[in-house]
Amino acid sequence: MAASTLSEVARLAGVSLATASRVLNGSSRKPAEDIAERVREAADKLGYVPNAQAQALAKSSSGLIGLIVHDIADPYFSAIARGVQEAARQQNRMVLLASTSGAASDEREAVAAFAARRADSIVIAGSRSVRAEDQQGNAELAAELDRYCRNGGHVGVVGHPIVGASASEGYHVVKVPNEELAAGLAAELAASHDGPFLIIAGPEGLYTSDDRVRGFQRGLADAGRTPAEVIRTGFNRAGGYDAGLALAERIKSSEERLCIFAVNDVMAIGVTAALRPEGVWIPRDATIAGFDDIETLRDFRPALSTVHLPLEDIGRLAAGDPDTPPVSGVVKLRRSTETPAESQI
Amino acid sequence: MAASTLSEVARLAGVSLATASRVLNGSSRKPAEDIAERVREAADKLGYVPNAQAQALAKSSSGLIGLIVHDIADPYFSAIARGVQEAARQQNRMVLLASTSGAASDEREAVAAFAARRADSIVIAGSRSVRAEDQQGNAELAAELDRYCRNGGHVGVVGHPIVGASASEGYHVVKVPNEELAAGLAAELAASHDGPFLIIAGPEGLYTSDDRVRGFQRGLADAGRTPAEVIRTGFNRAGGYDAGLALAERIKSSEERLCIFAVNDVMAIGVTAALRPEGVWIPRDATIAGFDDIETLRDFRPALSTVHLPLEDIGRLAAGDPDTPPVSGVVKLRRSTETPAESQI
DNA sequence: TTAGCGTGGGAAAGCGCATTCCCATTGCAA
DNA sequence: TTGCAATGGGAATGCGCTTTCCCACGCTAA
Repeated sequence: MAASTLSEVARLAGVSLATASRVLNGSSRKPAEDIAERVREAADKLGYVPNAQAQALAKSSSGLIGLIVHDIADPYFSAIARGVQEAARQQNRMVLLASTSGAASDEREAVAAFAARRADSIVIAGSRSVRAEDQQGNAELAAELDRYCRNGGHVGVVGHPIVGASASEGYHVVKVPNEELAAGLAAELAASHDGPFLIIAGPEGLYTSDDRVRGFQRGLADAGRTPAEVIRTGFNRAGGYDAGLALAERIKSSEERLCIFAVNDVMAIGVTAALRPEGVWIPRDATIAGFDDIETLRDFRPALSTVHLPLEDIGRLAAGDPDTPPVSGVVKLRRSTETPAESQI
Repeated sequence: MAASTLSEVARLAGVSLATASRVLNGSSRKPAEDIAERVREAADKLGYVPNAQAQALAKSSSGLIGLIVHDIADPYFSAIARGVQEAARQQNRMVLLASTSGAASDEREAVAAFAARRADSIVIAGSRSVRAEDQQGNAELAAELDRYCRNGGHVGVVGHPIVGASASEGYHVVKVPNEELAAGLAAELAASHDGPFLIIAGPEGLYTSDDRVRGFQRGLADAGRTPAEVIRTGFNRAGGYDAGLALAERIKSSEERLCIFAVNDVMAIGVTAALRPEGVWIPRDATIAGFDDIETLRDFRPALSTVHLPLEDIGRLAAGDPDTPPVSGVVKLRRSTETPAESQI
């Protein structure tokens, strides 16, 4: 990656390095127009492209914003990524991407790499966990982030604060009202469903999942219903699929119509996919709701009841866009949780 | 973003800058173990994080790989992004992201920004276009890329060469056999469908769309069928939806069963979504096939016939991973194109 | 014993740029 | 006409690091 340098431009234009720099790279001092023109001409002729690395080094600010997600191909994360990307664009920065599959040690590495590149800020999406096996990883991640913050970095976390993070400066948590929204969902579902409820959740210790479970149970309790049974499985489509398989027989042999709450949309889709070949129809034989309102999944049939989350805004907020409204979700009841009478329509 | 520097570490360890560098940042010369240990200790105590910008400047290689997509939230692109990300990880690089909505001028800007950051290589995904209105934008993009290549950059293009690119060095096109695969799809569909065909395509001039249209028509011709009518619309879900709306009446009033080929999956989903409320059932009243085999859409019902594309591999290839097998797609006939007799099953 | 060699640490020269400080020039008021 | 401020270009320094070159040292072979 060799390219022509500023000093070459300066020489060709017959001016000093300083003047060339002032003309080409936005300084507060504006050289005279005729000189500026000469410099621009020279730059153009040489195809000069400023070296951002060198600029960053010289003024110690890189214009980079790091984004850490579990999996960029997951629609949940890619929606957030879009928001971050937009915010970055507005701030005239570029986004550095890291996918980690959710492993805390990978996240730590990513943070270190971002720190090495002197990213101005880091956005961490993806659920935090308090599981015992993640404890050490979490601690190391927290330490790395703290160091980054102490050195002047900003970090935006989606959902929950990093477990064990202690530096107060620079942290910025985008709170997602998972619990409240899940409670709201439960309330609305309870209003039109008489049978039992069942929750298909992610592994215990995953904040996002736990919050949604807790909220849903609270919503049920507030509606005077008995708590739902909770099944733990993977926090993705495969997890939902497995749970669906395990559930099929039970649904078919039961008298009562079950209302299933899968803690996110892709899990709900997995459940549905597993149930369908078993002859279990939604919403006839059971109803199901998800969470997130993933865009790509909106054309599914039966349309999935869920909680809409402004994922793009969340990304924007985490990236520090001040103009974005605070996070507020909305319960969306759709076909997948209609009662039999309604679904005749 | 201030942090402790190498010279601080060196001073604390009581060695020279050179030695500290050799110990900490992988040089071919390995200082003695006792000295190395002292340096590592000092680095640890200071929380030293090497400044990648400075390293890049010093050895003129940034370890960055730039990725340009239309929209990172589009599952097609996010799947490719995952592949690129993985390849980057293997090569010990980081990926810089840019979303451009497909505008050539934005792409040019992105290339310039990547060049400024001295990215080692650039991956550019998203369909090329030869439409007249894009001509100037394309030319500028090509010029920018040529310059980047001449300066030693590598660029991986997904699908078609950049229109007007002339530098031969450094370009690397990941060919996607759109035409052949579309022909294959047409052949297989023609084998079980007697009625007319219709193609819902993107705007004229979009390579990917045009290739698929051409291939499909060729496949039909080879099967002795008359060419399909082609409807032009947006290359996304909304485009498909619009086309579906426009088509509904016609399908309902026609005697013959229509087989629709939407040139990508999300368009096919859009068509289906528009048709459904109109009472047009797939595959009863019409059949439909897409292209890409987007993962998130696989659970749709009726299951969408499509052509599977190894998007992740495509991303990996474009990012220059030598171990990835060449691109080869597979026609996937599923429920959405079953003939009535079959669909009784 | 000494010339010759390999080993390994250090000094210093950049990498490409921003920026501070300095100086020459100009314009104006006194 | 002289003095001063204001204007604007240039030299030089440093951002944090890699790498080349140099040199001191200890070793072996003659």
